[in-house]
Amino acid sequence: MRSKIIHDGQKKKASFIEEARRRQIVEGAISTIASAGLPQASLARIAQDVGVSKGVISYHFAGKDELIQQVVNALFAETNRFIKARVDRAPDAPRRLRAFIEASFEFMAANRANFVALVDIWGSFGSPEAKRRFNADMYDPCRHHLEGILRRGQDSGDFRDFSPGTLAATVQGAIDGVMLQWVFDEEAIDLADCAAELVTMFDLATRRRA
Amino acid sequence: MRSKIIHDGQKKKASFIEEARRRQIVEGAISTIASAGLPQASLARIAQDVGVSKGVISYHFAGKDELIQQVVNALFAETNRFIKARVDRAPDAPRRLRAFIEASFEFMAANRANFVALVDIWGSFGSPEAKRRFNADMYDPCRHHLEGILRRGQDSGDFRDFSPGTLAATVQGAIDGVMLQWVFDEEAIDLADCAAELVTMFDLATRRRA
DNA sequence: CTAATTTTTGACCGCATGGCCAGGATTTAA
DNA sequence: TTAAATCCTGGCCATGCGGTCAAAAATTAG
Repeated sequence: MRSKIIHDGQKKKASFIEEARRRQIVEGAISTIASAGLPQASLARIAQDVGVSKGVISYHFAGKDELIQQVVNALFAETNRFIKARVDRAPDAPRRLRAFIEASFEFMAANRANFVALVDIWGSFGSPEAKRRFNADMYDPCRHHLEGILRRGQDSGDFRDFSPGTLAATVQGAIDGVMLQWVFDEEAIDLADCAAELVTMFDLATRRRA
Repeated sequence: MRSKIIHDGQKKKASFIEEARRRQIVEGAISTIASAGLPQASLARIAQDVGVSKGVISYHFAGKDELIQQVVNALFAETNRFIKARVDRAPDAPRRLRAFIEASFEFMAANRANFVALVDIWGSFGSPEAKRRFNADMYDPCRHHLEGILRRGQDSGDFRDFSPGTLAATVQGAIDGVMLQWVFDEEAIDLADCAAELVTMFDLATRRRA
């Protein structure tokens, strides 16, 4: 049987091997994409890097599209889990915002390949519809998380009055934009300095005016 | 003869047709990439959209790589020309910084396809070396322009003391990051609001502390 | 008008890709 | 141990790609 996880209406427990292989292949795909670029990351090459036959990928995934989708899911899930844990540990809104930014950069620095792969992938959504779907599935939740932080900071009186949606997009944008430059050339960007600068800036920009 | 412009050590004047076709094909490539995505933008499809035979592209360009390179050059040249004109018209450093940000967003809003295409392309540089080259050729000049603005603002006493390189990367990053979200879903982002927010923030972040 | 040159066409090539599958190996269940 | 289910292999296929080419068309020069 093929692709239990995807096709079965009622999920049967996927076997040990099924889960292990899926993880292995997804991770292999990330590192192949990061080191060679998406266009060069053919199923054959990914399989070779992982050390299995090409057919294994076809057996465990419905196709390349599903594999890439799972890669994206894994990248976002891992990142968001890390950030959320840091944010939840902070006691008030200003510090949650700060934690969000700092955790983002910290995770980047520790997982460069993930972000190199992500940048390669996010330029590969052909149609405008695919782009919107990616935005809705992956980007919206991030912004929503940020928006919640900002909104609660306004409720508590820590933050001034601004549009939470716009500011969320701005915060997320600043993080991603710096990340992008760093993906292109690690040495052109000092991640820690940029993180510190952004923390200061967004603190100034959100605090209630004195 | 093929690809005069590229191969000739001494550039002979390229013919009318040569120049016109090159422009036409580059523009067609941009719109095809923007509407269908880079992976779908084969030479055949671009040629079809432009309304010529596939061989024409091969005749006027050394290959797909050169075409894409010219597309990137055109995208950056056009954008930077617009921004530079706006910046140069501003009388002092704070207003030049403001002009830089505002002009960036204004040009985005008026040329969406350019940026959709750009995002598609910038995820397509396979090797790390190609990524670094792109960064050096295209991104560095932008940052350098910004850095000059910031540095002269420090010299004139308008700006506080900060690392111009880091802040340049941050400004550029914030602009690009918001642009990215807007490329994924036009309706998810209010460009004008984000621009205004960034202008305010970076003014606060750069001004000499009172 | 004619000859030379530039430009365009459409067919063609070699190649790499994603996907497929028959059959063998391995694991699991009875 | 044996039968069934799962997993894996290696080769195969159709497709679409970038690129090439001879020859036709169009333009330019003489």
